[in-house]
Amino acid sequence: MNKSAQTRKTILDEAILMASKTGLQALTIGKLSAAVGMSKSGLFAHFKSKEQLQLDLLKQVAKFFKEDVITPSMQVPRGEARIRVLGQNLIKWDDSKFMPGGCMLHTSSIEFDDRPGPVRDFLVFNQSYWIDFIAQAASIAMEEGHFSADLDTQLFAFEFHAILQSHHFSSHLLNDPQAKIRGIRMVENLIIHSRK
Amino acid sequence: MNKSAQTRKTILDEAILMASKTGLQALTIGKLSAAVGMSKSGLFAHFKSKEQLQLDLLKQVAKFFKEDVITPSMQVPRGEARIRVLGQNLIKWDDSKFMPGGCMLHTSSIEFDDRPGPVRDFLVFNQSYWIDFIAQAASIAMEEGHFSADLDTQLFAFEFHAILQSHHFSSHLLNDPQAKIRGIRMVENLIIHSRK
DNA sequence: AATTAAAAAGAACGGTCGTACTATTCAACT
DNA sequence: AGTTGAATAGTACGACCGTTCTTTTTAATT
Repeated sequence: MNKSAQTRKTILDEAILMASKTGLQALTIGKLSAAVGMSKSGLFAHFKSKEQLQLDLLKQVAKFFKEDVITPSMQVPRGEARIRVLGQNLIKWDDSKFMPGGCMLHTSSIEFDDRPGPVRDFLVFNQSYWIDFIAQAASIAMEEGHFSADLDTQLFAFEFHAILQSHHFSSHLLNDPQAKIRGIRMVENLIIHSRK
Repeated sequence: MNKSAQTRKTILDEAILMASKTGLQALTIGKLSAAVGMSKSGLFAHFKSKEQLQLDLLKQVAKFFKEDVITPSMQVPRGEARIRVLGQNLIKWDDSKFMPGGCMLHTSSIEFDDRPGPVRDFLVFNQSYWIDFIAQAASIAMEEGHFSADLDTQLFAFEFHAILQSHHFSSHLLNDPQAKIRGIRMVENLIIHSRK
């Protein structure tokens, strides 16, 4: 790995750590450079603009999301079991230590949902892909005969995604120790109601 | 109404308009004062600090929420009907024209859930009250015999609240024209699954 | 109408922001 | 090992931030 790629990674890791707590807008180049122990201009040169830093940060998070949530689910048997594991990994994901403030794809989506620009565009693309992925997983569960033949897979996807949002709410705003258990139960409820 | 209270209202209305799109942190006194056509210091004098402005803003939103969502539901028959109306009003609320960026109690909750201080404290208090209120409404529906006797009303409350979050996601990030319909269907699904 | 208190404006503050430009240090390749 | 290009640091910029203090204007009360 290049020296450049190396420090880039250091910067992004720290940036994710900070921005997950404060939001993408509140992440400043000054504070970030101080946190990683380098100069403002030195750090800036890696990204050319703050917007690019925000984009690169989100792309890194999305990559981790693929590795931690999406990819592992493909090694689980198709159908209901895969849905269940997706739900469990999703809740683990929102509690990842490298994002102390919770899933940044979620928090940034709300932060930027009324701010047109490349950051919002990326989030729309990424979250749309995620919704479609869940709908597809539900569709597979239908094929396998686990889920009802007349299940609305799109609606399922949004209800599934809502579980992450609810968990984030319980876990990060309310600091509710039952957040995780409740999340798991929501997944289980959704699965039960989707059966034939 | 005082001159003071009058301009205060003008300021807060405009502040809600702006902050619902950009977030509470990005709301600046400079831009706000320009928008309402008065000087920075003149506006500042009304609130004494930016944090107080944020608090007053959220309290105003919470007041509107009570007027638009909570109070009207009390004029609807106890039980399932009331739950249904709560859901419908909640979705209307997230599409209110005076908050173009959607429900600020929701967006601010995510913005501040890892930022200790009075703003976060207020949001925790307010959202906890809201969750309890829904759980109470579900409990009433149990008493009326509409909902199953072994319903977990707390879980119900979080699932109900998740519908607002999902609607916000569909409506504001994805610009999905089906957001409202899907929200209504989620409410209906939740009601059906809560019956005996 | 005169007085008084409140509201708004004006100007200035130290700080931080994102970004540009130039200089220096360091890593990679011949 | 020497050269060269990339990585980092240094400095400065105008813009805006929240806040303070002083002055002027306006509203409320006598």
